[in-house]
Amino acid sequence: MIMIMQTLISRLFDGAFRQSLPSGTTMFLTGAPVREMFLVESGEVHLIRHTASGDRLILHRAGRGAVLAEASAYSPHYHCDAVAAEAAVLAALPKQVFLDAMSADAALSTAWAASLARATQGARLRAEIRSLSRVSARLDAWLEAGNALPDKGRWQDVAAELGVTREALYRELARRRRL
Amino acid sequence: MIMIMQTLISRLFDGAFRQSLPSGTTMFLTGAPVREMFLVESGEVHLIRHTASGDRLILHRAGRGAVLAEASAYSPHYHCDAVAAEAAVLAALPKQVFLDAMSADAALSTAWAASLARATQGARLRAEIRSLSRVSARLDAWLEAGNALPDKGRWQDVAAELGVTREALYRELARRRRL
DNA sequence: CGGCGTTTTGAGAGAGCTCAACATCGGTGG
DNA sequence: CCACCGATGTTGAGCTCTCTCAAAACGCCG
Repeated sequence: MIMIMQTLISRLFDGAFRQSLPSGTTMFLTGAPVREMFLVESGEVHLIRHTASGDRLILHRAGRGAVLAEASAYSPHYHCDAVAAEAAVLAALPKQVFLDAMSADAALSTAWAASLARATQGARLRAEIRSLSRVSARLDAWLEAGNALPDKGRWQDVAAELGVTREALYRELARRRRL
Repeated sequence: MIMIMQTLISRLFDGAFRQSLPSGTTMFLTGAPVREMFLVESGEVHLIRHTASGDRLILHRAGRGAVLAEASAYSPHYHCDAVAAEAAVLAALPKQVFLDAMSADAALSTAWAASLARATQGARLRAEIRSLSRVSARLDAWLEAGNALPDKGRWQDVAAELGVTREALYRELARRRRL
């Protein structure tokens, strides 16, 4: 069911113009006018906001199949920057074409809303997980949410997901290994 | 623009059955079948998930105008509990009626998607803010995002929003007052 | 006046962060 | 084959900040 709906949205971009982004490339910047909607076909794009104190907030790590900056469809300009975290290929559709397609096709619109609803759900859960103060509790909550520890080599990604340093996660994992 | 769109969704619930919830009442529990969609007309309802280690994750503090558990529209059963944090009035619409209305009315569907997109954006930002380790940085990021410190008497709400203890926030505010 | 919730401040403990050193592993090139 | 390199994993030590528990000052309202 989920697969079918996600496919619906991807299909909307089938005839779209494609663009290759070398790693590190900036796709758009905060304040820029929104002209197109982008689908990540491969690679990873980060949506970033910078704070005055110099912190970098990575609002979204958009991977294959994700639509970039969903809210931009309903805003005249971007509220964050988009940078390719690794080489990526994006499909671009004029914003109005995207919106018209949503209006014209109820099934597509439903799929879009469903993916947005799930994204919201996931982001809310992540926010709560990160408000837990102990690494142990964060890991527990994350695992309970249906996530699984990946193979060695990708543990740092988990640390980033949990909002802790890799050392803290490594120590927690070592602690659990001992039991 | 935003007001108009939010009103569209509220209006969908105009003829809906209304339900008063005394504070503390449970509206639904995890795993229960989704039969209706709920709009919060007044009061506040918390969406809660419990972890095995006993932590309570408050996924959403839904206030006036919010649709409860948006993703439930696309799921057969709930993934969290809903409890009235204070006395609330909810409008309930059969799930299928809700979905059919979305499919039939493109403007409504657009408003729904827009509100979901904004919710996602907000939740992602909150998640990032909570991954900052110092209270000072969290407060800065929160203020920069367009939020303002409320009047005395509601500072604890801000502490909850930032995911820190009230004491930590009070101290940070005192620190800033001194400068 | 007497509660009750919020704000304020103190002191100590605990946990994560930071910096640092070192081990491991896979790939590259001599 | 082996040396080298970069990224990941591991562990130690000290610092800093938040959390926790406590106590007290306010402020509002019945």
